[in-house]
Amino acid sequence: MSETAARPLRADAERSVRAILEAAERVLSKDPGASMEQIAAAAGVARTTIHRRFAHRQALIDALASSAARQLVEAVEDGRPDTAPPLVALHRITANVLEVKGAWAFALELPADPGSEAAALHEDIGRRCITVLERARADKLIDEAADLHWVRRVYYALLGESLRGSPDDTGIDTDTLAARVIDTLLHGAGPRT
Amino acid sequence: MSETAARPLRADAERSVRAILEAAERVLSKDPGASMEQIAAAAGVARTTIHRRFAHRQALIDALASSAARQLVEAVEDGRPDTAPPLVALHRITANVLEVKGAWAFALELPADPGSEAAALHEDIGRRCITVLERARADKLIDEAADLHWVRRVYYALLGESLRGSPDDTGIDTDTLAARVIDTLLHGAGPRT
DNA sequence: ATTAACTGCATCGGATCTGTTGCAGTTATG
DNA sequence: CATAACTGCAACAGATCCGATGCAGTTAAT
Repeated sequence: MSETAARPLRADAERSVRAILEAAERVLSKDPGASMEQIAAAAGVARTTIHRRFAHRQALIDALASSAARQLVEAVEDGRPDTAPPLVALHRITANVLEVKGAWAFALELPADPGSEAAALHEDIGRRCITVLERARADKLIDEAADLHWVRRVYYALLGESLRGSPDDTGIDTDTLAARVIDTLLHGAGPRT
Repeated sequence: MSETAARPLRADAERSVRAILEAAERVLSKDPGASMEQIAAAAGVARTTIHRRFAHRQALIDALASSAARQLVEAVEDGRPDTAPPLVALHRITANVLEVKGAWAFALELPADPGSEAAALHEDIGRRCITVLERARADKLIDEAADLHWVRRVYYALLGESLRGSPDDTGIDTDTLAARVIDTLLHGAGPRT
């Protein structure tokens, strides 16, 4: 309820904003301290244009975080965390999130300060995540005594590690990666019985 | 064979260097873009003193990475990865590493460029890590078909997540954290049989 | 105790980045 | 087509940071 306001931009300008956000992600993920000039160049835009849409540098960062967080919410929603069978939901959500997080890694690892839109969205995602895990536990997929908050942290860590892309898994499709994440989450590295 | 050379510093100066490195870790972990002035202040030292020991800012960063990497090697060695029973070694190494990595998080997550001392040390650690995992697999602790490189990545991720310190586990001793990491690594979140 | 190392302070030049403004030219939109 | 929105370019002031240097005072070492 804070920045989706400002009456519609011209189709023209809207493209610029998207180009800027995408360029920011690309550039900042390689060098978090990159200058506005570098971002502008990557976006194919003059530096002043960025300042017209985003007052401060921080405003750009915030918008980037919000935009990415919204996409992540969508990725989770699409997996029907409340209705689909837990294992199905887990797989679908994982694959979706891997895709989004792969494209917006920098923006999503940004420390969202409390009160921001991004922070609220991430909290929402966190809750939905716990929901899925609870449903999975009810289906005996997860140990009854397990601490779901720890399980969630492990899940997040596995997601992060998955798209860290080692030389090995270049060009592996998202579904395969998702399957590995979930298998590891549920069974670890120990011998299968 | 590159920088441990320079004849011995005065006991005096050696303390300064240590103070600077510790301050750098502290300050940079909170703000990777912090100025030399901030680091100097945190070290209780004048900014020029830093420049006397470390020519460029990058030189300080490199020294920080090397110092931390050396401590990490020590932490691994201490766990007797080649001789102790795999499970014992794993636990001990994990506990040690958690301690070191907790104190030098920034320095250890630094992208070590190829050729640097830190890079060589990390490669060495990586090899030793694989060794322990192989020995664990020989003891049937790990599935025979498991990809040890993936297992190692998961292990690293779990270590990283462990010392991310959620509000829950403040003041939990290192051994408990280590136990949780290893348990999760070997069994995941699934039900125990 | 003498020497050499070390440090703090003040100051310098140079470089880089941010955020702003004015103007002229282009492009969408009704 | 006429207006208003949008953009690039150029130039600006202000701030910040880096790396270096000279000097005077303190501290460790032999």
